[in-house]
Amino acid sequence: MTQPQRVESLSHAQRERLAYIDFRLYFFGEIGRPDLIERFGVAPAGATRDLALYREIAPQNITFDGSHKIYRIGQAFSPLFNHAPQRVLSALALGFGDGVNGPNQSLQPLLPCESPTALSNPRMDVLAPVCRAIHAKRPVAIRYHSMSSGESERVIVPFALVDTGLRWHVRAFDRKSGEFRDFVVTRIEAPTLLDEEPQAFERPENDIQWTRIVELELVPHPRLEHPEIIRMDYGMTDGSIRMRVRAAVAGYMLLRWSVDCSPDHRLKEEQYRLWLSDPLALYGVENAKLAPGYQAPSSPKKR
Amino acid sequence: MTQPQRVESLSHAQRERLAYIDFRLYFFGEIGRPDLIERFGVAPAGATRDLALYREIAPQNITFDGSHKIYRIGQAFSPLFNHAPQRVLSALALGFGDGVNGPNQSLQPLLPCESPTALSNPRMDVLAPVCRAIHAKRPVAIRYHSMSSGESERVIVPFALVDTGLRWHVRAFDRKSGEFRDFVVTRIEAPTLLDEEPQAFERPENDIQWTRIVELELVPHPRLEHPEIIRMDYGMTDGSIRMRVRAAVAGYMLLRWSVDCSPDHRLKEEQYRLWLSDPLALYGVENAKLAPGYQAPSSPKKR
DNA sequence: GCATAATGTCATCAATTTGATGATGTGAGC
DNA sequence: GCTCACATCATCAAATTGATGACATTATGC
Repeated sequence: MTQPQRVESLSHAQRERLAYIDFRLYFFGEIGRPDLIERFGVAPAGATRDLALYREIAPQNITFDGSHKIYRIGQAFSPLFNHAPQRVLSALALGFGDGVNGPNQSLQPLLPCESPTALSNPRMDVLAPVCRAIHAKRPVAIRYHSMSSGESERVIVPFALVDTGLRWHVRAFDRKSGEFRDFVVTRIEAPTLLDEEPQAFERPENDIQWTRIVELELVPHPRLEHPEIIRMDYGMTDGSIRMRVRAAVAGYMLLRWSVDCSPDHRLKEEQYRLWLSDPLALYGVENAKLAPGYQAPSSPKKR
Repeated sequence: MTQPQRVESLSHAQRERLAYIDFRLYFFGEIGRPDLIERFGVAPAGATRDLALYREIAPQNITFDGSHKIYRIGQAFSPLFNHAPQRVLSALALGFGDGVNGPNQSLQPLLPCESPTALSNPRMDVLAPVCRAIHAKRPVAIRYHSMSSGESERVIVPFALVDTGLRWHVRAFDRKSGEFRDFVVTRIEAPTLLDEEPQAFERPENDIQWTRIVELELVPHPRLEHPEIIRMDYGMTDGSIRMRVRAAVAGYMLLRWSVDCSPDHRLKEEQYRLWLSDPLALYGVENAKLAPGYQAPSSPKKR
């Protein structure tokens, strides 16, 4: 039986433990019985069994260092599991464990790791009802604090979450203004689900900024002397990357990734390493006002 | 026996399944047997047992909707588990499951959710050896592509990862320049661990930009009409938030969070909603050149 | 209005997994 | 060189989980 087949035939819990062994060997180079015991709450004998099973499946991946009483990565290591980059980075920065955050399941980084500690976190008792409204496709009554109009009560019909990189928004139809808008989750209070069916025109398919997908071509910033390094950073094979994003979030993304969106690639600050090669792609994108260096064309004829 | 005690006494696997039920009720408002079967690979009868156990422990949290054959959140729901915001947001955006990303464990958002899809992901076969070097506190030989000096071979002694928000760096002592520096992970090739002990002066405690902690006081941007909304966003109780960050990463954080660091709060763009009330706190912080609006004082006496 | 199909609950028993224990082996420190 | 600490491994007991069939409930078609 080949290795992947063997792994497939194991129980879910067993696979998770083997994946953890695989992960620790790959990224830390070592794993001990206590690590398994702490992570999964198994007994010592169980940890021994798991390690023996891993060694049986992938003997070249693991060796036992008797003098330090620890298992180490083998010379010919090849990961048994597919470790998704996003998950790996999240685990390294935030620690392991979905769901159960008991006293043993710490929210600590696995390695010395500095990451932008979220300055602003939504309250779970606000986020949860909003998520339920999205899932159930129902309207929700909220109190909202708007920068322009202050505090107000309104009913919105939310359908998606948006992570702008700076904060979390909810995309929704707003019955007060009759438009689709973004609402900042931290500015919502007292959400109450309504038990009614939304109108047809309140549904996401009518949100033209949401359904419109813009294709943005990003290239290394022309001022840079070594464009090949930028190509390497972003894995560009043909000298550019194409982002396909919703018009409603394009500005957030361009700001988040520090993309110079000026037509004459005028921004000189160090963080602008990418340039939007065709700023006209943002024509009609309301959200583009956030894009660094973006200037709304003064007339549709402008070129 | 009180509820938390009951939960404590359960097995790890059982707690994880109950936490998932808790999560789905809280954030989706409903859970069905198929959801548990898909997530944990248990048999239908097992899912029934778990739901029955959850209902027994927290009857007010869950009701069965027979006509739709689904469990729904109870009127007096109160979460049994502590759902950490960072984890919740990550789960909503990236999906569930540590480690095992089999065919059933999709990397898909749990709700319609737009988040900044990482434009640049480190290669795992580069990141992994670097992590092993950090964990083992050993030097690593790399080929590096630098913006200033092009391609070179060098030996570095890494000790931490840094997520700048834009990309991932490694903080390390660089034997080539004899200084502590940041290395962009995507610009590293062919890392090879060396089996030698680093010198004393190569250790993190000698990296003064790393060990120095700067305290930054952020306040709502003075140009804004409704500072109370910003206070609400960031949970400010006394009108400001204090960030304590390493000098080596201060610039990344201030850029990432769009903090206006000009002494005269001159930046007008919409994204600048916070102002660094004492830009002098950045004195001597090399990394501060990335901070929006920051001007290095021309002399130590400048005020 | 009633039969039928589909789906879920629940009790039961079998199969599997896991925990506990003691014998044994190995390396570090005195 | 002895002892201690800690790991492996075999073994058996305990707990968990999977499979099955009887029964309940609801939507659907006739």
